[in-house]
Amino acid sequence: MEQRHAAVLKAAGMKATPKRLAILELLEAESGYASPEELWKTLKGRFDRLGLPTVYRNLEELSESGVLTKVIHPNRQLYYYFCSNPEHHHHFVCLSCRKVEDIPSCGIEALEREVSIRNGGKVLSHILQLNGLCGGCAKKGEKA
Amino acid sequence: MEQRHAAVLKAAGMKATPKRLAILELLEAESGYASPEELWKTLKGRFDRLGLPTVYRNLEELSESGVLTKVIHPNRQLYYYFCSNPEHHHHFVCLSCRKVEDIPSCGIEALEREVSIRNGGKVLSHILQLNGLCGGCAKKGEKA
DNA sequence: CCTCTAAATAGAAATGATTTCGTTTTAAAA
DNA sequence: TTTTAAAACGAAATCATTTCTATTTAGAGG
Repeated sequence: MEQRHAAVLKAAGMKATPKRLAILELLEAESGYASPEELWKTLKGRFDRLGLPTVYRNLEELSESGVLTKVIHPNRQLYYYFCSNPEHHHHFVCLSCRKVEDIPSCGIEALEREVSIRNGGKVLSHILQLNGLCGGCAKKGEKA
Repeated sequence: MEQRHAAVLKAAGMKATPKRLAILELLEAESGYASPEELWKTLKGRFDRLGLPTVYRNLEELSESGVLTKVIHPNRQLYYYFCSNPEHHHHFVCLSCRKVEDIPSCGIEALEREVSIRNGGKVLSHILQLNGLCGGCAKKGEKA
């Protein structure tokens, strides 16, 4: 496990520091997305010193490397999710319990091509995310 | 025009105040999305007093009523766009000149239904937005 | 194993977009 | 008109996120 994460970091051109490994392990163990501060609160007990800016910085770097996924949340705060699915795909995120479920790739690539051709522009990225309540939360009557 | 916007506000259960009308007119005249502060800077000359919080509040309310569309921007600041297309659809936003173009509805509704059925959850909303450079900006070699 | 250096981290402080709050003004219903 | 609930003011607060400089460390190369 440690090995696997170290390899991921190396592949991303990042040093395999204990703090980065801890962030990855913690996020992988979570079933859902987490905020920088939550991760920091959990992890700071495991290290003599661990600054909140370090957590922010690492999450951002890991997200840029594609190791983590950023969640777009209505409250506009940062949340990250560890997703091991290497295929291009999208997510259904539960606004209540924060579980994240993969959704199969829809025809968005075709749409991108069509938009490029029709408007002469260039599509650089897309956001596709479904928000809602997962089965468990819907059953329990949770609110978003 | 004034009439039309006043009617829209009334339909949304909001008072047709001069400031709200001015916000709508300005945003409709724009070809792209704008930030609260930009709108405020433009509009404050037209009123004896116009507070930035008022602009924020109105944009948020108008967005909740569906009169305006919120743009999801990588820099995580708020931007709003006036879209008169009443059909459900999505947007291609230019990260350089801020132009917004409608994109035809893709099969996302079917995807929503599928996710609901497969996972037993409830999809409350979705985000689908293409980011990129419009034809003009791409041609000019603009960068995002 | 050491040594060295660029990368990573600490932590306090700054930032700045956005929101809150108590008061004043106003749109529009009666 | 009169009335009043909604809207706006604007100074101040909030608070997630970022910056900055000094210190520490991972890991490449000997």
